[in-house]
Amino acid sequence: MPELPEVETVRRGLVNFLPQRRINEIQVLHPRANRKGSLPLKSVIGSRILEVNRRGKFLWFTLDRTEAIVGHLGMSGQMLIQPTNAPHSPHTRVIIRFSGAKDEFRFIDQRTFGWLAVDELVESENLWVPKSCSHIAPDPFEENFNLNLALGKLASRKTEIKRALLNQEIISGIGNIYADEALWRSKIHPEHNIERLTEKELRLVIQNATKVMRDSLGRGGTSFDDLYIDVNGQSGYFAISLKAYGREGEPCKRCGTAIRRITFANRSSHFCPTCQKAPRTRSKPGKNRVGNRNRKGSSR
DNA sequence: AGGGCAACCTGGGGGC
DNA sequence: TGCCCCCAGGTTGCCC
Repeated sequence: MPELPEVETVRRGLVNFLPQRRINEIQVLHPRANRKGSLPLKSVIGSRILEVNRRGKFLWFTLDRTEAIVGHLGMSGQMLIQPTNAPHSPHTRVIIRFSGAKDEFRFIDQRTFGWLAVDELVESENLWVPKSCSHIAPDPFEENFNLNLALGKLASRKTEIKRALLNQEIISGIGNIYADEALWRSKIHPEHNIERLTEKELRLVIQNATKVMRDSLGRGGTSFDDLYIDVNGQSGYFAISLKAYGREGEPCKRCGTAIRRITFANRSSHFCPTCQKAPRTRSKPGKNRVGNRNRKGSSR
């Protein structure tokens, strides 16, 4: 369950079970589940889990040694705590068992974009994080998240606002749903160029992204089906509060205009064509490299 | 250096 | 019923 609120929901579930557990068995049932370039998962058998941490959409378990277990849910990953004798999903990829525990950790992932790894910790932005996620920026839920720093990074990018929101190296944690929701709340069209937006508007987008993710976290995240669930198998309820994402053709909750969906940056973007005015295209010819915006054969 | 795209997968749903 | 195409919440490598 991909975006920050969903990953944080998972983290909170894991915190209730994992800390202080000693790992005594690890089964890797699919080769892609132990990320390429990672140490073998089995190398941490015998260690004890200390904490469950998160930055953006990456989770990691610190251990009583210098490496950590890192995980990413990809598009369809789940982390469940279940009784060792409970029936298995056909998409179970990794099982971790603990000394003296009746429950076990299961990593389930239909589309296999998710993974677990064993990684060294390195220092990044005032935090010790595993190497495999040291390239991403802090997320807005972090205690020392610096809004002005994030704003500066965002403002310096020469690209459209939605692309930048999805870029985890600027602000981490925001994915396709909350990017659309943040832009709807801010009344800004996803294809707006950052250089044409004011600092005030950019600040508003970041604040709205933070707010919408916080609201969602309060309801256990957004889920549309049972692919996206917490460690106990429960679905979140934020989907009913979405204002733009997944609402193509439905009336905008502000003005009633039908929400539009466009394909952009290889994914769907949902917005209100009235509240979120399209940027004026190409006011300065030749300013951008070769026109790449004409060839999206989106119709039919 | 930074931006943008295709590739990595499986499965569900709609149209014909 | 079956086939085919489209769609899906993410990240990354590689090309430009």
